[in-house]
Order: sequence, then structure tokens, then C-alpha cells
Amino acid sequence: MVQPATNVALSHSAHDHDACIADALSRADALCRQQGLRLTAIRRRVLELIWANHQPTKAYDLLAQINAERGNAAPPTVYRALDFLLEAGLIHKIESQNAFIGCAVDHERNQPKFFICRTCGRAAEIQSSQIDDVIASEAEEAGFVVDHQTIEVDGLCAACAASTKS
Amino acid sequence: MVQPATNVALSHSAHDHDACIADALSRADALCRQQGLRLTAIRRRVLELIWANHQPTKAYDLLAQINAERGNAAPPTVYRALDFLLEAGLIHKIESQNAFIGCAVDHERNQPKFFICRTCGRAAEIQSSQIDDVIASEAEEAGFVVDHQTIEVDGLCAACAASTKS
DNA sequence: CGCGATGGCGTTATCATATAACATTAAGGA
DNA sequence: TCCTTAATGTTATATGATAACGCCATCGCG
Repeated sequence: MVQPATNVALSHSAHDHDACIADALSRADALCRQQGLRLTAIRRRVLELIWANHQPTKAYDLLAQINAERGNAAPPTVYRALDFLLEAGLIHKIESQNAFIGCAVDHERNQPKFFICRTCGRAAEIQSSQIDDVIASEAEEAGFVVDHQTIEVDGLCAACAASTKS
Repeated sequence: MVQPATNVALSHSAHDHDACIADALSRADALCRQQGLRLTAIRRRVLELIWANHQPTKAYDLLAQINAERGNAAPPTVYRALDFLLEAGLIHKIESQNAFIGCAVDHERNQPKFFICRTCGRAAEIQSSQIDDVIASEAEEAGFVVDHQTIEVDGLCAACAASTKS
């Protein structure tokens, strides 16, 4: 399930992809410096690959990409990096796909949530706190203490819906 | 990861567990009859085991339970039954656990959503349409066409929160 | 500066989750 | 009855994740 290399080129809204990756990395550098975390070479490279793929990316695809450049990584290498990045809040796991994606959002008052397009495969992280509010009030009512949320909405993104419609 | 046999006994709110299973099965029978679906012996047994376990249940645990009684099932046997039951809407998959749980709810106007207790392991399916409404309006705004939702809220259920508090 | 503790990584093995592919059997309609 | 189709059996394998152990780099401390 390696993503075709052309996916980046298929980007719906043209954006400066290199800059977007660089930006994510510099945010990661800053966050780790600030928190006393060590963004080692492998961790940084895994994060970079995730951003470069621009889609939810599977652990074994990352492993293959790492091995293409260094040739000697085993699954724990990648999973440990992923665990670190998850812990640091730099990436999220898309549970419905067993895949990982860079975090694009500030989560001080929001839990991660995604709109995932079944056609182009992109996962857009959305920031609405409305959803969190409603869940919080439902939970309150049930006496349930919320710890973590998994919210993944599958469907068709605007661009893909438009090009399907014709 | 086989669940201990005592879990059923640990049920928070005492309820007639046998009746609850029987009820689920008769609803399944009715639905399949009505829709022209075949609830075969294996499919029915898998559904029954899922209800009997009373918690999100893993495919390989079901396989072990099946094999304990018939001794000759391989993974596809269970996965095919699960696929059928998912398709029919008789069970849901808890993505964050790779586990399956009986559907307790009418989904005409709701997508499945769960409160999952990290202490007792129970997953309560909740029926609020508020959450769906908010997601629908967020999606609308983004031009995203919703197909399916995965909503899993982890935390502490009321009973476990109470007994932890002390 | 050197030393020791800790955390990160390499390596091997294995467990856990899920599906492909093809053979066989059972159910239901013509 | 026979034929078609759907369901199941069976074998093999793909895919996702972790356990366990040893080595080595980094960093705080004397």
C-alpha cells in the first residue's frame, strides 16, 4: 500500500509543499526544544516523511522509505519514532486506516478530528470546538469522564465531490 | 487478549444478560428475514458470542471460542461472519481496539458512536443525534459529503469514575 | 575530563490482525 | 432433478505491532 509518487502532484489546492514540510519541522524543533524532548535524526526524518507523503501514511511504508535511504531499519525503529511523535502530539494516528498523519492544529482546547476523503485519500484535520462541546455535554449527562476522542469522518472532499458530480 | 470469564459477573447494572442476548438475536432474525439475508449458523453464533462477551470482542477471541466448540475454524470463517454482520448493521467495529460489538441502536438518523471505559472495558453505544447534527453542519460548511463516521470517546464510565474517586 | 546512568537505537524473534485464492459443499430456483 | 450461486473449508500469506535483549551515544555530575 505504498502511495504512488504522483500524489503530491495531484494536490488539489496548489500550495508550497516544501514550505509546508519545512514549517512543520521547524514547529516540531521549537516544541521539542521548549519541552526538553529530543527530536533525533530518525524521529525527525519519520516526521518529515509523514509530512512529505501528505496523506495518512502506514508504518511499513515509512519503514520502506527509511530503508530505501539507509537500508537497515526494522519495524521497532519506525514504531518507536511514531510513539514518540504521537506522545509529543506532533502526529496523530488515523485509527480507521492504521495510518499516521502530521498534526496541523493547536490542541489546547480541541481533540483531533478528521474529514477523510475516500477518493483522494487526504485527511483534513478540522479544528471546530463545537464537536468537542457537544461531546462534552453528552458525556457530562452520562457521567462519563472523557480522556481521549477518536473522530474520523469518511466521505468525499469538496474537490472530489465536484469532479465526480459532472 | 481473551477476556476473563468473570467479566459478565462484574456487570455494573445487573441486567438479565440471557434475555439481552436472546433479544439481540431475535432482532437479528427479524431483520434478516425482512431483508432476505441469511443468518446462517456460524453468523448467528458469532453474533451470539459477541453479545455474550458483553464487551468489544476481538476476532481471534471469537475464533478461539468457536474452535473450543467445533475445533475446525480458521480466521476467514470468523472474518466472513463479521463482514456479514457489519454489512447488515448488526455489529460495529471499534476501530481503536480492532474489536467488534453488537449494535444496540436504531441508525436511521444516527451514525454509531461509543463511550468506551478504559477501566471496565465496556463500550456504550450512544444515540444522540446532536453530535451528528454538528458534524453534518461542519461538513456542510467544508463542502464535505459525509459517508461514514467513526466516533469513539475513551475515558471513565460513571460507575468506574465513582469507584475510583473514593 | 572521565565516569556512570539513562535513553535511544539495532537486532532477532514473535505475536496479532486480516485477506487472497482456490476447493468443496449447501441452498434455492428453473 | 440439476444448475447456479452463495457459503464455508483450507492453506498460505500479507500486514500491523511489540517483546526482549544488548550496545552505544548523550548528558549530568563529581
